[in-house]
Amino acid sequence: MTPEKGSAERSAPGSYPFAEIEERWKRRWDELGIFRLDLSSPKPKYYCLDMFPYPSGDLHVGHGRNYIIGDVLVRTKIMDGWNVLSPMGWDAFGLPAENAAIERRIHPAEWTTSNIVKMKRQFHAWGIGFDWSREVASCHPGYYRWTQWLFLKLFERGLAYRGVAPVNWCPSCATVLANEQVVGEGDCERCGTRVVLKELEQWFFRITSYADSLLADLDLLGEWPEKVRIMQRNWIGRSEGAEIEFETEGRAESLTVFTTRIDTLFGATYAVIAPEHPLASWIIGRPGVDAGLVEFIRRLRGTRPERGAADVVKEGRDSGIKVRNPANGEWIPLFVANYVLMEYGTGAIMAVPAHDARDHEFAQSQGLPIRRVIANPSGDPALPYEDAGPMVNSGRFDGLSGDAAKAAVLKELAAGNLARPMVRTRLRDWLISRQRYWGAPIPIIYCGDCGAVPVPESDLPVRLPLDVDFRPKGDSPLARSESFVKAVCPKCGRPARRETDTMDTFVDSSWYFLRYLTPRDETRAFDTETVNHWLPVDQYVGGVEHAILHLLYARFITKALYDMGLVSFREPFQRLFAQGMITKGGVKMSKSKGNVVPPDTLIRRFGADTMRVYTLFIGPSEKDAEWEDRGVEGAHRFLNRVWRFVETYAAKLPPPGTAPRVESAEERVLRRKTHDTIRRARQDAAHFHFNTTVAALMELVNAISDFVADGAREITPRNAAGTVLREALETLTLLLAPIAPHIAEEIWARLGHRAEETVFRTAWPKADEAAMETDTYTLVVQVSGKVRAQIPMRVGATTEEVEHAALSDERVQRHLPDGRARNIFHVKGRLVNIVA
RNA sequence: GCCGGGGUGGCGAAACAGGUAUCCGCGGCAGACUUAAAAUCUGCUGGGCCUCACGGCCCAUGCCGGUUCGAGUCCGGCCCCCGGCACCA
Repeated sequence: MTPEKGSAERSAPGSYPFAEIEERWKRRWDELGIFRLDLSSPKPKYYCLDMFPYPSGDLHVGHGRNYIIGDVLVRTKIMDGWNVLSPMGWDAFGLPAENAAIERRIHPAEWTTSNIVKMKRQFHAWGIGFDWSREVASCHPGYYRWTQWLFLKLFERGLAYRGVAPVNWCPSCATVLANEQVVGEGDCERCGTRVVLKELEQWFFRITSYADSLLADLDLLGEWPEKVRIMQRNWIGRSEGAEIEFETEGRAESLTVFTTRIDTLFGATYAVIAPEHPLASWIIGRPGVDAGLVEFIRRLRGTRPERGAADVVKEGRDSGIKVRNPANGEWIPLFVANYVLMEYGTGAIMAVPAHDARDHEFAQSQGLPIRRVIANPSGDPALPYEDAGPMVNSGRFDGLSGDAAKAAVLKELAAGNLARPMVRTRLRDWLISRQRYWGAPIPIIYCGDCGAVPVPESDLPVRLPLDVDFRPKGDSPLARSESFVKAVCPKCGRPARRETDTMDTFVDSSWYFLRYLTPRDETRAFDTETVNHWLPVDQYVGGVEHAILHLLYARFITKALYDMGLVSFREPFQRLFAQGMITKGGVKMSKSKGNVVPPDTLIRRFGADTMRVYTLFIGPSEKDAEWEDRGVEGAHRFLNRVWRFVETYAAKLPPPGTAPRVESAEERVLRRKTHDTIRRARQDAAHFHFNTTVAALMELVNAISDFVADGAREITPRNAAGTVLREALETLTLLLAPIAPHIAEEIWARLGHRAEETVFRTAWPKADEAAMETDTYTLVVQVSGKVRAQIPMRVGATTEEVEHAALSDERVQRHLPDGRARNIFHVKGRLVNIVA
């Protein structure tokens, strides 16, 4: 079969007229403003938030899942009587705009704007309902003005500070890279060149001072996926331990090491410092130092980016210096090695090869002594042994174990000021400087006399100049704009220079959810009172790829604002839903893999409703799912079927509002199915299990099909069958509405509801318990756990009746050797298990 | 290595809270309608076996074991796949 030219662009044969329907109802929603928030509504508030996207230009069906899930929720909540806020905006600053602009020779602003237009058109095509009157774009001066304000607020409280830090530098691209742009063993994501570290003075946000509350308040986030909370907990990486002083040969200053295992102190047979440690500099600066050692340390310092990987071979050299173990007075050698990181703890460790796998590996390769000081309670002599156990070979501490052992050693050393309890976190302060053009300028002016002076709030925004050569050359592009750099010191009025770095785009996205409430307010970033009413966000929906960075930063900023008294809540997002990704051919969809499914052709061929139904039906929303083009056709068939039933029977039904009347068994069965479907839909919605909702709706359609297929039954506006069928079709329509909103609107109208109404001003159905009641059920009879019979039973039958019925069944008797039961278990209303 | 998620028909998957495993859909097979095809509709569709048939039996939720009247579900021990973190002292 050879498809006609362009057949993929046409509607599938036999389709309902979705193109016309979808266009009409989208226009209607815009006219009615059903997604426009009414701040004065008395209904209870519901803030449903999709993570705002980076405007990359085109979305594929994998992105679509996120917004479809959010939209189903929004529409369900609207029908269920909530005052829903559903905003959308653009995380519009960032590197890709610069790169694309360089390639295409257009300005990043232009590229970004045209992408936003494209993506808005896509959202519209999918029928995603947003309150576009609240749209924000982080690259707009009306927005980044307040990002800069946020910086100033943090600066005022000492939460923004300037410090020296090593940053990733790609020599080939001649630019600084973000951590997440360094891949593998330290290569530039774009060109594959090995990055190097450069010491630069940078701006930081002091997120580490919130480490404890960021950690503790994870307990408040019971409605977040456990997985995300664990990832955050690990990222913060809090460990309790101690700092210990080791007297250093030839130096007044002692060496401070951090350990969580002070109970193994007697097993320290050497110590190690990172190559970047100040003591290493002192060592190589000494007269007569071994030239090989100097060369070694210098070489290691250049390999920092790839040293993080665990599979790097441990390398180290004896520094020639000895340090003194404060517990036993022993002088042990000090090594410089690549397996100790300057950024963690104090950059120095005591090495206990008997009880640490890394030290063990190193000690073995260097032939260093290994001394057991913790016994393994199981008696296993294998080393390294890293778990708890009683201390041995530790003099007066022998026999103590675990926390008691740690406390005892610490107490004794602390008395001599040789140790102190210490908590360390893996979390580092947030480096927000970027030597990039397309971002929010950091609102700081450098004055020769006054130093770093914040730009006064009244002078915000510090506008990003548009006429800048932003090609990466290694400096900050803004530094090339003389008119931008030239400034006057706000303090003393003398000539000064502007900061030319821009902020990390994660700063932009760490507060946008506050801006949606008053997006055009030119007097403040957000209104405290309004924000306090509307936040925390009731439901946040987004990809798990933001589990750490964005969500941690947003939590941090919220806590900082709380401490400033600007918001009354400690956590920004009450509930989080992280949807799974959609794969094609087993891998994540991406342009570079060439496996994206573009939604536009699908929509032209099958309509947006079909794409929505299939996207939801593909599997549980939180799990990854494989996209199958065939499955789309199945979803389309389902909607066609719904359409045909309404076409066929709409004119034969009683008018809307007619109460259902049951006169026959078949009518009772259909009513029961109708209400059971409502029950299931409500239950599924609570867990975002829309795949089973769609399955339930398909079952209802099958039940309707069975009901009308009975040739003997006529459907008329006057008979009971008509009333029950109307109820089933209306229920189907209302339950379908959040999922396939366009077709639902159309059939709702065709079922006789006024054309100017919208199904979204109609209440989502509630199940009628009475309609679900039955008077008989199928009793499952097991003999010794195996199903042997199904017997129809009257609801409410007594245990005696049930047992009697079961035992008198010949299929049961056949499996009872002596015809008698040794024991009987009865689960009322379900089954009996007869033990032979 | 550590942490998390998962493994059920040919495929996507379902199974509230330990109680009929495989809902729903895809694909396949057969039939109806049609000059024909498409579309649509109907029936069947986990594997093996017995039976002319009605029907019945056995096996099956990654593997091995356990708890239980009863296990996809709970417990112990393994194997494999996916994701995240990764020398964090």
